[in-house]
Amino acid sequence: MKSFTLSSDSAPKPSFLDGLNPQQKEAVTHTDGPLLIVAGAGSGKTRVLTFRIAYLLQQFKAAPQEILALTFTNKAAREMKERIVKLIGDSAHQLWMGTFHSVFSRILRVEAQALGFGKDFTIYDTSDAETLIKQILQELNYDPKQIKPRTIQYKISDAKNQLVTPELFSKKFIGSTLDDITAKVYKIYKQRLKESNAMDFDDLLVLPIQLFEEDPDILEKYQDRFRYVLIDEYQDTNHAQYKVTQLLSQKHRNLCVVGDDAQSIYSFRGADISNILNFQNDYSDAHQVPLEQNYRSTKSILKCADSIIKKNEKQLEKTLWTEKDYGEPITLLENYDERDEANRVAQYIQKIKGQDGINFNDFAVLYRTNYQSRVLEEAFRRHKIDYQLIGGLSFYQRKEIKDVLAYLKLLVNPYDETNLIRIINEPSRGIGQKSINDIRTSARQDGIKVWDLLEQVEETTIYRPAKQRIREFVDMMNGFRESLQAQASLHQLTRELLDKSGYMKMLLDEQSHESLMRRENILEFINAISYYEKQQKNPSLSAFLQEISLITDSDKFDENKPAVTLMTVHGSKGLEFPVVFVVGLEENLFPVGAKEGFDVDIEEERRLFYVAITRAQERLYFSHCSSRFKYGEEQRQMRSRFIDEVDASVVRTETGATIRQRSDRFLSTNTSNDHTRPTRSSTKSSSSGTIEYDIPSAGPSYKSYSSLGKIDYDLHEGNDPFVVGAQVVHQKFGIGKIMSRTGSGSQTKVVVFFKDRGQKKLMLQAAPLSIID
DNA sequence: GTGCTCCATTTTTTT
DNA sequence: AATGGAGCAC
Repeated sequence: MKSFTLSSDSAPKPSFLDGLNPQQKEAVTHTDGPLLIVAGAGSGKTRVLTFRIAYLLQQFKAAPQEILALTFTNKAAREMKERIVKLIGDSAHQLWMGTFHSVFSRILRVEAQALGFGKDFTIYDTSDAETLIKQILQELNYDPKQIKPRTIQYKISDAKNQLVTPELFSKKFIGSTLDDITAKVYKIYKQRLKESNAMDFDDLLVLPIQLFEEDPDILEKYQDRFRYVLIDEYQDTNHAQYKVTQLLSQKHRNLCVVGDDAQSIYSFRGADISNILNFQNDYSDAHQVPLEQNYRSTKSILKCADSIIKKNEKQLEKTLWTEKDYGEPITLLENYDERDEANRVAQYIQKIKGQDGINFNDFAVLYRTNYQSRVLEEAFRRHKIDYQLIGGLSFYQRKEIKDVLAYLKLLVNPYDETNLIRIINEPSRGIGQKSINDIRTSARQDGIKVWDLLEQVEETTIYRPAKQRIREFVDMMNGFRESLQAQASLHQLTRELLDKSGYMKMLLDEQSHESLMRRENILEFINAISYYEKQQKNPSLSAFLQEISLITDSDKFDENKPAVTLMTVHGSKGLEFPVVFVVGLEENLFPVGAKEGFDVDIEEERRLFYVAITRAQERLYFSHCSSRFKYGEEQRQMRSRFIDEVDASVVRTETGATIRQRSDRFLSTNTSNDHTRPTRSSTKSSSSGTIEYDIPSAGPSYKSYSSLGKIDYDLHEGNDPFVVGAQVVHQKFGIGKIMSRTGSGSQTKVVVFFKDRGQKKLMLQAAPLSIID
């Protein structure tokens, strides 16, 4: 229906567009046809999107429910919607806004039947999917040590995002054993998901495409429903996302994409930068609007960002500029280790907070990997700094929550085998691994679902004592399923379920700090259900479960909470803070080091660094350590090459000195140095009682502790050829490359990446290694 | 079938 | 440092 109203009091005034610069105005008012907005960092992109949608509504181009806006997080969608509500009125609540995954899961709920799924399908997160793949590999008798489920999972996910079906996969990729295995697993995996009435994250994108291609009527229905399609963060869409939006918009051709190729940082999950680079090839009549004025950062910060991104080869032409002043220079913090680093950051936060009169929520600390947050948290607690941690192990991934969820998912969908197996013996009720395996094999042989076999367990040859337990379990679940259908209160039902299943008792009996935490988490989860029930007009367990499957970490970021934000650089996309610390700027951390099956895409790492820099409004700090605990062991760290790449004119050390950079860092033997040696802030020694750098080394010139990160080179000068980067051959493992080196003298260990065997850690003294020239 | 201890492996990044 | 799996004793 096209009828909708604008509430007169909040309708846009004539001055609606006045606050926009000419480029922004153009992006807002160019309503029809394909449009590419190349929005540099901090160029007011969200504002443009918001106004653009408001403008479409105001100009009666479309009703709210005819506009589809795909954002990167649910939070972004929510906020944008609220802003539009303020401009246009309550009708804006009808807009279709959300992440790709949440919007299409909503559509799939309606159309599931056409695809042979039930409406109450379960969404498998990455760990559910991994469990299933592990299970399949086991059934196929592969050793999980040799064939890592994770590897297969990545390959399948890649295939899905490229819209490669199992059939196509087995035709296309033959020869390599890994591909052969993937082909087999992929085929079974897909069947299993369907039998379990479950979809993984990729399916939420791929299945709509399948649906639209198989059924032109359904496609047309959605083409007509979504007369205007907008996509934010277009540089991070993958092929499936590209395809599905292309299908949706090809009738009305009102596709507006916004993005910045310089900020493309998700290629590891299939994001394809060429989507944005080729937009104008795909749509020859596409209009392009660049947003180049930056409203966020000082000139120093912008200059720094620009100098970094210029090191990359391919990018769309654009130059960001700002009217702001240079502001403060960027400060480089040089630390001994990560504890030192965390303390220094904490001290700076307190100092700046007092000096500038700003709040904790004006600060963010950004890092490359989640595990770096731990030391920061400790330091912040010591310094009485409130913080909010975004990311890492999220609430919904905790074991106890996943368990409760498994029970609930099983109520909604009895065929969800992965979750059934997860909790059939949790708490233990005498149904052990043997019985479970028997049940699965037997069900597979009879060609029936596991749940259906359990329903008639008496007729099977399952281990006798287990039968009784299974019967009780099945009856219990069926009982709850009935109350669910009878519209029982959800949170109450959950409580009873946890009670009757013995799950709560199990935690109560445990009497540990751990189990107390788990119980608290579960109570918090029940509160979340209550809240959902209250707030929803017609709440359903199934909808609730689907919704929380798609909650993202950044959705819980609260900019008004008076706390310092700790998050990964990935998580910080789209956000801004007056003061930003980028920590852990070290080789093999940021940029990350190579791993088996994964080459480092250095350009992407550089874009990631670019994203980190451009989060900052006023002050920016870079930080690195010369030593860091990794794998529970102290490791030497080399300063990140990125510090050598930035425009040095805007960076100062803590003492205000200009920073020294090496342009020929990988050749240099120069040991001159104008740094002072960082001091240890604590002398906690390892259990062996040794501190590496204090031990006289066998190699020459070790003690000439020169500029940070140079140690590795000095160490390996002279007659020791086993330097980082050297090609080596091992008697058993074959050809490899030295990735890192720790310890000294007879304790020297090297991590070698072998072409055929992956990464191994070896004692240099003992390993049969020799150098290849 | 359960539960404990020892060990190996992990640490990109996320919907 | 922390988790999960394998192997072993009960």
